[in-house]
Amino acid sequence: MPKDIRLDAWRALLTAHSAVIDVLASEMEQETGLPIGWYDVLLHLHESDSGRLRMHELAESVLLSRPATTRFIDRIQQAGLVDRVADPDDGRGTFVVMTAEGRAAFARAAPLHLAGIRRLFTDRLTDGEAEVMLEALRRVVDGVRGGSGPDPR
Amino acid sequence: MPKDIRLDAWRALLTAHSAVIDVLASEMEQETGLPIGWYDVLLHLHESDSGRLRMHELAESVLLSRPATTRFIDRIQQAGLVDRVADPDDGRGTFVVMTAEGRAAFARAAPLHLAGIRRLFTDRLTDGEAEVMLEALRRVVDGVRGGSGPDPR
DNA sequence: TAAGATTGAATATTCAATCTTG
DNA sequence: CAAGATTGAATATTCAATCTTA
Repeated sequence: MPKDIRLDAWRALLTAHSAVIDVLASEMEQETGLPIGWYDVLLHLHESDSGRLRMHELAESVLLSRPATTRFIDRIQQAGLVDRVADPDDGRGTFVVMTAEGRAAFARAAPLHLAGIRRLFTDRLTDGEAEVMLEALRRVVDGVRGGSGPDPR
Repeated sequence: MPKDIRLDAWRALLTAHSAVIDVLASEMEQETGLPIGWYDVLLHLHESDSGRLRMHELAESVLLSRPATTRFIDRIQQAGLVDRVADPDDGRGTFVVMTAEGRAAFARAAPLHLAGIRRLFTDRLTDGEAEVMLEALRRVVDGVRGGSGPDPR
């Protein structure tokens, strides 16, 4: 019986995360020409209810500072995949939205990306394992955000 | 029964990873003044059998390109935490080793870091959950490495 | 005054090229 | 010529300061 199997689980999470992400990123770049970060922006826009996100929301989603996000979006806009739209209700705010070209690029890339996740990750798990992982990891996230969530079991 | 619980597990892994890492990084910086990347270098050196690592091994561990690693180590060396040592057996190679000051910094930081992992992650898991996660994630990593994925970097 | 977004200056990272040794 | 490490030039990211609007 290993001494600290829970710490081993943490390290396995780190290893699996970087191993899978690395491959997904290079496949995305290789097969669609889209940097994974650009895809990530399109994905978040796609999943937002209104199809648009504020600059600072996007910054949080893509894990960049606000200035970096401003310039990141500059480049993606230059490439024609997104546009900036002023918020009519708040003169300070700027929305980012996908262009038709952006939606097309996303539609091309998404199936590839999902296939990668399936091949590298989900196909290796049983439903039971996934259920256990999901519940445990949700507890972890709730704990981090809430400061101190429920203890296990 | 959710339709794609295994995909949900993947997304939970992404979320948990970034949530926990974020807090660990800012706690490390806050409480020890050590950037998390520096700690990571010291950790890998600490865990290596011979107490030393080649430049390119370190590059792989810390997920940076080789040139970036060269400059990264420049800064940590400047700060006095590591040294460069020529490989006696291969004139092209350079080893990185911890200085006494580096070992002291690591000794101060490690307990804090481990406490953070425990509080944010391992304390939220049961041993049973950890065991399931560990086994499943190892299978994922083995699949990525052994599978048909291209080599990263 | 504060919040949202941007800009300027300093620092870091990357790709390509170079230097040295095997 | 190939492998390990480093350097130069271009690009990206950060922190602090600025500008605009609430």
